[in-house]
Amino acid sequence: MENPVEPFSVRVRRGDLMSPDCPSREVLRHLTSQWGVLILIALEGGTHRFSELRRKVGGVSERMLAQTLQWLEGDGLVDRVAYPVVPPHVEYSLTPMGREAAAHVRGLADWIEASMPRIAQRRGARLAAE
Amino acid sequence: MENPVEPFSVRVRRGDLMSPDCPSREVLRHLTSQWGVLILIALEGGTHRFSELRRKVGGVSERMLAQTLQWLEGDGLVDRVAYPVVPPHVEYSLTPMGREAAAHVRGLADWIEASMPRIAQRRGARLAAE
DNA sequence: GACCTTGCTTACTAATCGTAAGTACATACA
DNA sequence: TGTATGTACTTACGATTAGTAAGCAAGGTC
Repeated sequence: MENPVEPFSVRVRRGDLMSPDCPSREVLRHLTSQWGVLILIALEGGTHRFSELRRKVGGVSERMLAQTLQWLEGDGLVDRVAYPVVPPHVEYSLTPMGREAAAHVRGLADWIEASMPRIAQRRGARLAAE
Repeated sequence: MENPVEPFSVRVRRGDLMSPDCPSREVLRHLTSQWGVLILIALEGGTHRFSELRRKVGGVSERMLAQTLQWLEGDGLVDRVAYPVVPPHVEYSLTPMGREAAAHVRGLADWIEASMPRIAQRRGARLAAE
């Protein structure tokens, strides 16, 4: 029986995360990046300004916040609206597509938070066994 | 009205991803790491040997595959069984907890793959607008 | 005896990340 | 008048991390 491998073009158009050259890899890196996940979750709570996000997402630097927001905006997940005033005022929110993505990452995040006791227990057991 | 902030101990026990010192942050980094996601998805298809995973997860190096598997094993998501033969034979599989986590990340991965046409279109539009 | 295999580990190098500082301009306060 | 503060970034630089390539043990194949 032959291996039913689809042509490269089909795999890439639909997105095939297992092949290293597929552009979906980049999107995956963006929205599963350390800060991408947390930013999407924060924005699920509604529109935020840059500094509000910085305060909400504990530990993120301005550099990484700006960069990650640019990634997510470039992927069409985040909407950026800048008001030309001084001091600057910029509002970030999720696009409809971003809301879909955020729901998935929040599902994962909720699972981690809820499962932390179990995971911590496992880790403790491993350390104690050494 | 006061801000109803829960005590640190409570947040940490249950896991609070928004606070930078919570151990859940580390678990998040492990299983949303570039290779963590793909390895969990690959292992959803059943037990795999090291080199099988290396072939299935396109582009992963031996170094990162080994390291990521150790992270996931340490978090109790992956089970490792080594047979003391030569050449070595090691089998990796998901623990029950790992299967739960894998279902979430696959949900996200499926969404990305299915949404790639939409995302690519957005990106094309942005590039064309410059 | 040279070479292949598996599942790693160990150097070394390239990319990425975090920290700190700089930017423009307005407002608050002394 | 002068200093300090706030916003939303960008830039330089040191530190961490990821990727590349090689090495290893010990057996089987040609």
